[in-house]
Amino acid sequence: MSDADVRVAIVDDHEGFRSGVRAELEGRLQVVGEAGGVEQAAAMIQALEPDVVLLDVHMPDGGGVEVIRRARGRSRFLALSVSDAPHDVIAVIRAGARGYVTKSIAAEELADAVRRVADGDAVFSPRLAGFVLDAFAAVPPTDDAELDLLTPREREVLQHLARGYLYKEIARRLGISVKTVEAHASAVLRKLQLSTRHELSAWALERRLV
Amino acid sequence: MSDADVRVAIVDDHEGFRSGVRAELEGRLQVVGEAGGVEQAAAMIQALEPDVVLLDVHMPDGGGVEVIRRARGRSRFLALSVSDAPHDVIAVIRAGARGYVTKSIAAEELADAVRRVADGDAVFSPRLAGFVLDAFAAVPPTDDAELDLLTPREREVLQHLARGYLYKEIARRLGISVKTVEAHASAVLRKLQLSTRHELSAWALERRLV
DNA sequence: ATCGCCCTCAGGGGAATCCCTGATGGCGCC
DNA sequence: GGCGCCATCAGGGATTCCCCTGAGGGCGAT
Repeated sequence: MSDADVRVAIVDDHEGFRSGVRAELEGRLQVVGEAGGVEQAAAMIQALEPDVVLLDVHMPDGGGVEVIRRARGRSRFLALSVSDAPHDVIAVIRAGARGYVTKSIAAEELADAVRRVADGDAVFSPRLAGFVLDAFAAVPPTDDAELDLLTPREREVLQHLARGYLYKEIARRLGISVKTVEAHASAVLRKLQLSTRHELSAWALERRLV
Repeated sequence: MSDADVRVAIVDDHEGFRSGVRAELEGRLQVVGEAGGVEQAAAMIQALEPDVVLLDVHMPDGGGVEVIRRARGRSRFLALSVSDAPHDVIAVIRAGARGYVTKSIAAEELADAVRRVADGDAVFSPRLAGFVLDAFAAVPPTDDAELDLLTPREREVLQHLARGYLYKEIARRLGISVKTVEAHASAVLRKLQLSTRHELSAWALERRLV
């Protein structure tokens, strides 16, 4: 995508700020639209389908997250905020933004960030990227404490149980009788202190065992 | 943390590569250790507690993910790999790495990346960061297409079903009879074109409805 | 006010699940 | 050789799950 072709829209509840950003980007990129609230933003994005939407995180009627949630189009989103609080960053990224820059950014850097987002890259300050990773990799270390109680065969049955197979099917897949599957399943439930295979499913899914 | 104080260790199964990286970093940073396999790496990290561990993603006996999993210390990890395949990047980040760079990186850039990771920042090429975001924000657009078919009450029952509660318990929690729960459950399965509540659990989990 | 949708509940039945007792054979360990 | 653990299987019973038909009341829309 050549630079001049990048079509960008600006969403912020402050008219003045929008003008400022527009002035900074004009000449560098093609500013095709503005919006001052969630409703207008959704409509504008729907209609114009800009390549990139510059999005304020904090707005009276819901903020950037709400805008992203509503506008399911082909536009990409770049959050632009005064805040660099982890919570804000995570929330807007979770919603689907492809980058996050603070409003103190220089004009040329901002234009460059927009181009990169338009290109499919993600744009982050290293510090902010760290926040995202903290949230992303926050998978509990899978305390094997309980899982170690299980015998190899029981773990195997556990896998199948968690995937939702019938006892009958598990028996066929493992080449054993249904009664044996029952025995293993019973042992698994007992050792993990669960009552039903449904709880087991939830348990296993939580632990990413499937 | 001043530059010269950053203590870094190198883990790679190729002796020659380790030497090369060590040579590149010597003078810029303090290389305190090396390891050629998962076992040695775990022991080395435990003993030396380097600030940053440069980690090869692909190794015969498990790879970088295994190293990170075992070494629960205060060291930070920076993945260093020839591969920039999304799967590899995601896996090692999930495990807890704070950055990912390809082996083609220049010496000074590598040293800089290490320093930044030591500082708590995350280091990524924009392209790789995009992969991480794709996986992270992979909140499937929650295509309400099917979910909209459900009535409010049915959605409520769906929540409980996905969590593995017995019909009896759902009935108690919602203050209705088991028969009514059955009716709702049946409607949910029919509308979502699923057969069992196990499939439903998987379906709901995929959509982050729990 | 009739129609449609939602929520509620019942009876009944076939299949699956869960638990219990009890049994056999293999394998490692002292 | 015993002893323990594991994997295998059986019978039987209680419960749960899923589906079917049927039905009443509430509530909004045409």
